[in-house]
Amino acid sequence: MAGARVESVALGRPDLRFPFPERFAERIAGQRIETLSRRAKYLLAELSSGETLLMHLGMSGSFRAASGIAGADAFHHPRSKLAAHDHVIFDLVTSDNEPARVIYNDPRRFGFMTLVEAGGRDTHPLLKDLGMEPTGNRLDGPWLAAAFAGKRTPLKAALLDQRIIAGLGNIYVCEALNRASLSPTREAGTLSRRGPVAARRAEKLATAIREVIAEAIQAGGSSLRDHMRTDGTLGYFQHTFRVYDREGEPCPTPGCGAPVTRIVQSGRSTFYCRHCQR
DNA sequence: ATGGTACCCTGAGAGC
DNA sequence: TGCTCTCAGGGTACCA
Repeated sequence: MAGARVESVALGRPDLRFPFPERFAERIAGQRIETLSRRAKYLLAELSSGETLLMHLGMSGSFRAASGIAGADAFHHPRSKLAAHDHVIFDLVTSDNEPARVIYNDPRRFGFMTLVEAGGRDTHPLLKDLGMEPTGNRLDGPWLAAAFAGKRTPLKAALLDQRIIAGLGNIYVCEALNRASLSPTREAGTLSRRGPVAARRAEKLATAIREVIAEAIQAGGSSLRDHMRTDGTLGYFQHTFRVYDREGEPCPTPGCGAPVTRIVQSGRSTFYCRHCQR
């Protein structure tokens, strides 16, 4: 989509999780997509009009794309054909002057799209309170310790809090905690105690978070059920899950092997090893 | 302030 | 085969 001109936008219904904003399609049609980026779990497409198209996939949203197909054939390509729960269709002309179609599909409609006015990125309610990105070296032990200082909430809940770290979901929190040998029920603030033990714990968790995210991206994401990449293929990170959705299976930590436990924390499943995660 | 819970919605899978 | 029940990558509103 980057560099493409949007020819038209078609909506299959008036809302996803929220209603589309006023004149949604008209405000995008005719615009060029200047840049594509990501913040936390939001996708951002900056338009030549100055507005930004803000998108979230929720739990079940996916994009699929048909491009690089000569001439009018693009719109007859099998991947261009509409299917159940296709809610938004972008018809584009790419920077190489090729027609292309990008389709947003979302069975549960927990995803959404909206438009952010020019210059409104820092003040938009959905974006302004987001915390640290989990990629890159800025998320290190000392930063994590400072961020969790005084927090009595369980580590699991603290890691899912998008105001602290922005972009971790249920799977990657479970995986990072297992790698760091930390219990999801531990008080977050205990990583901020003075002394070398807490400092090492915080550093290990920060490293585990960065590694899990990097490896998942490398593997093309985690495909549960029908989740897919834009070319229709599945990511394969789920094959490397150590604890997520593995209740009763042996913990893969070397020398451990205790069965993985499932508990519920703030309404979501947590998978972890009671034996080696402390 | 920070739980925990219900809810938005559809589909998949298990059990009967 | 078909029914009912449970659960699911997220986030927010509301309660105690």
